[in-house]
Amino acid sequence: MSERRKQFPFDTFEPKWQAHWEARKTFSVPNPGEPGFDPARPKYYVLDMFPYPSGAGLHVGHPEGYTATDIITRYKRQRGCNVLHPMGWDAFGLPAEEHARKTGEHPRINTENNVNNFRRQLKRLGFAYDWDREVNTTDPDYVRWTQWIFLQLYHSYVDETTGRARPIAELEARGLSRDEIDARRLAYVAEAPVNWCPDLGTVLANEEVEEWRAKGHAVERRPLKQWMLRITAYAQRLIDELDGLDWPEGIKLLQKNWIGRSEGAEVDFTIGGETVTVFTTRPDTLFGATYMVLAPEHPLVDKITTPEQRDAVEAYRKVCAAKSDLERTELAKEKTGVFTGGTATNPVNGEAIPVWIADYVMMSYGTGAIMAVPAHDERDFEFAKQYGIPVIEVVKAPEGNTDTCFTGNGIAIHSGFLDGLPTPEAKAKIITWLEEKGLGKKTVNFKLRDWLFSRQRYWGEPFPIIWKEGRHEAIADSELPLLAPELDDYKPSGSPEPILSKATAWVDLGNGVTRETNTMPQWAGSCWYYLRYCDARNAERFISSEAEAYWLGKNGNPGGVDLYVGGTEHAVLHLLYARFWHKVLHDLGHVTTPEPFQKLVNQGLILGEDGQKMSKSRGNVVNPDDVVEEYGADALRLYEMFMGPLEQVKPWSMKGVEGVYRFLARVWRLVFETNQEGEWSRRAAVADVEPSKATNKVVHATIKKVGDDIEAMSFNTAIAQMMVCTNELTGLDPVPVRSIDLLLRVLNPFAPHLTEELHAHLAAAFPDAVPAAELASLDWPAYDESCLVEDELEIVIQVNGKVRDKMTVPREATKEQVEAQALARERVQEHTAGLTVRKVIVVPGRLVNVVAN
RNA sequence: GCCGACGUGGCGGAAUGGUAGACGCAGCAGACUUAAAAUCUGCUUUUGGGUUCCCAAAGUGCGGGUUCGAGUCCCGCCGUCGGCACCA
Repeated sequence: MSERRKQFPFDTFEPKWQAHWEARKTFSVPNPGEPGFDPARPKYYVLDMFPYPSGAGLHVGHPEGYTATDIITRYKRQRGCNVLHPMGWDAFGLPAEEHARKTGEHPRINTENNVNNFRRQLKRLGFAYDWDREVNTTDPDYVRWTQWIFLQLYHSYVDETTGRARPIAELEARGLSRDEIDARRLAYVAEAPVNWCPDLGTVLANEEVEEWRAKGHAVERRPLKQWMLRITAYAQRLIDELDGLDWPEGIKLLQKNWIGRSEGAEVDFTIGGETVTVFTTRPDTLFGATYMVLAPEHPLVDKITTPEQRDAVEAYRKVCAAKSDLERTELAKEKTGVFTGGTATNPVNGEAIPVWIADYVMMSYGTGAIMAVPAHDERDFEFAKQYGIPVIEVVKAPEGNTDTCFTGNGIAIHSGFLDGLPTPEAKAKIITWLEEKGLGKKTVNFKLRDWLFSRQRYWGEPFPIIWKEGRHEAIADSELPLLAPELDDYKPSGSPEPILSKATAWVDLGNGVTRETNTMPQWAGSCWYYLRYCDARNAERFISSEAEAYWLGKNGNPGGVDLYVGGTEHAVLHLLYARFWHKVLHDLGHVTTPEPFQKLVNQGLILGEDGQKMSKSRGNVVNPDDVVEEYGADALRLYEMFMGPLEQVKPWSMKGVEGVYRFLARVWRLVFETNQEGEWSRRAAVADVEPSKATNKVVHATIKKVGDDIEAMSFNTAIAQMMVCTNELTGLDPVPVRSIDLLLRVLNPFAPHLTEELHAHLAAAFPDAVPAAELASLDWPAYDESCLVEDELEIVIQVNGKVRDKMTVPREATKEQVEAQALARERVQEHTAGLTVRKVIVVPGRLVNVVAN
């Protein structure tokens, strides 16, 4: 294919303009106080989710979102904004470490190579990034501030009365003990079960377990000391404060469901002399509780188990302990459990009910204990059937209910003082009753767990923490960044001990003082990179307050970044984690807004030509480098946008790329023609003539539609309109140079190289008609409303809703005139012959519908 | 199972409740050419009828409804994709 002659010389002018922008720093934007900063212009912050620079390089999914934000960037600049549009690298991660493990080479080297390749690929696409603000999460200068933010969390707690983070120093001033303080830090240490994979010599994140197990590696559960971040303290705010954000409703819902708020009550049961608290969302069904279940790990299990049951209970607990949460749910086709021998007393009626342990109850949610109401809970019902436990109906289902186990709202029955009450009232009444008797209270629970923040890897940020006499302690800010030591090799240690523990000289600080050897997860760097871009080279602070206030500051919205574009795969975790960090920084006075991202757009996945997900094994991966080679960067950009709506999943098509390539070639040929030798020269037809009314109409309609469509991020329809405009101009001779230039100006954000090149030629040839300045520095053109209005309008005439005729009427024709004219039409007469006209609907400027029967 | 998104030509897709199929791909025909490619012009939802162009009927996953008028709004299904999955 590459021997085929190029339809326009993109291979020479694309690199030329890229070099021009780079040399001139066209898209660098100064901060307040810096030379060239224009405070009169409004700010606009456009952010891409920064990539992990993998060894495979860019794939065509990357430029989808990047082109969309690039168009917005160039458009907003032309609209007079100071636009911040940066790029960087989420460069910590397991693949670089795996590579280091195999080669013995420091992961930094491989990471740097990959970053260089990604940067080269992105620059080839002509994106308007401010490369002066590039960040890399693995740079010591960046790591320093990631660690600093971690220490902010470490040195903070959440004040329960205000729900805000406060400095830990306040607790010290109040004289709390070290243990009490440590128990309240936002970053704390806990014993947590981890997924240890002996073959890989590493601990895996929950979401990685399945993948490696499928490849035949064993993954075990092991309790290990872990750093946790107290995100649960922000659960309610993370739900509530979604309200002010311009995010897709589906994504908000995803986050809400992930956080999983549920209202209910805690109720105290007694077992012998012990009190066991259960959590339930249906306290109104308390009279229907026929047994109780404790999680197998529940601390009271030992105490209440009778000697006869002890062996069975112990055996069951052992089986459960070996299973991960995943297995526990995955293998749960049938419910299992063991009777403990103990009985609990139902506080509401004094009845004794048996106490079981079962792994369908989890220690990590609620209180790790439930009251089981098999009549009104599917799981309890299933379990009760399995073990022959009685079912007592306490909620009368509405008429017509056929479920054997009714879980909806109804009327309370067999429930003493609750009888006759609808479910919501019954809930309220029983809660009041429980609270009065001191037997329970209203409670809210969240599914969200605290964030397990430590990894046992090398290629991540070390914790800025040392251990003294069994206690953790922060190192001083002045010692940051704390970098991981060089290792002789990056092979696993063979135990769940972090790899860094092999660096004994680094770990051992003498006098029994040692360094923390865990590292932070990849999420850490991506939690705050959007902040660093605002002030990427600041050596004194993670972001200056001036830069923060300007780029992320209040414009009446809670979110700082004006537009954030990225894939749905980050809909929950990344966005939740970043929001959490941002709120902590906000509480502590480091950032002005409560939310990081005001508007979020998720670009849809691009599939292979076969309609399948792109993957190496399927052999359907499209490499952007190849596309640029053959069709140019503008064609790739344009095709990515022309495929369909940005948010939609859509398959790649090389034929489609050729289509937009042909379109760009048509635009080129508006200005240039070629001779036998393949040399390009300006067409004689291009002239500074007055455009016709029809030409003006198309051109100005295009300016209007493209502007509107960019604002709505409906790029595919904007391109369609520019194709219409080009088709119109193609047929003209002479072709008005001013019209061509207007087309170039609206096409510029989409195809910046081609348009700059043509514009430069036209400006040189027609200095009186075409502005000399390059398009990147020209304002977005205004459209002339008067060009859009027609003197005559085409009106569709329907009879009984079916189109039967069309006519043209003067623009100023009245409804009555239009109606009369329509009724007089021959075709209307034919179709209403023998019928009586009952009604005539006239939609001004559009249609007439004659209703007759 | 629960939650969410989406179903329109051969394909990607367009359509403030007002001409369904813009624009592009693929296909067909013509022009240019010794020829091909490229380019340019035209046609292209289906079916039926007259035949350079027009007429009629059907048509936006399926079945109902609201409306003068529904791809669009409402109700009930079916299908595809994504997320969650014993969270009491």
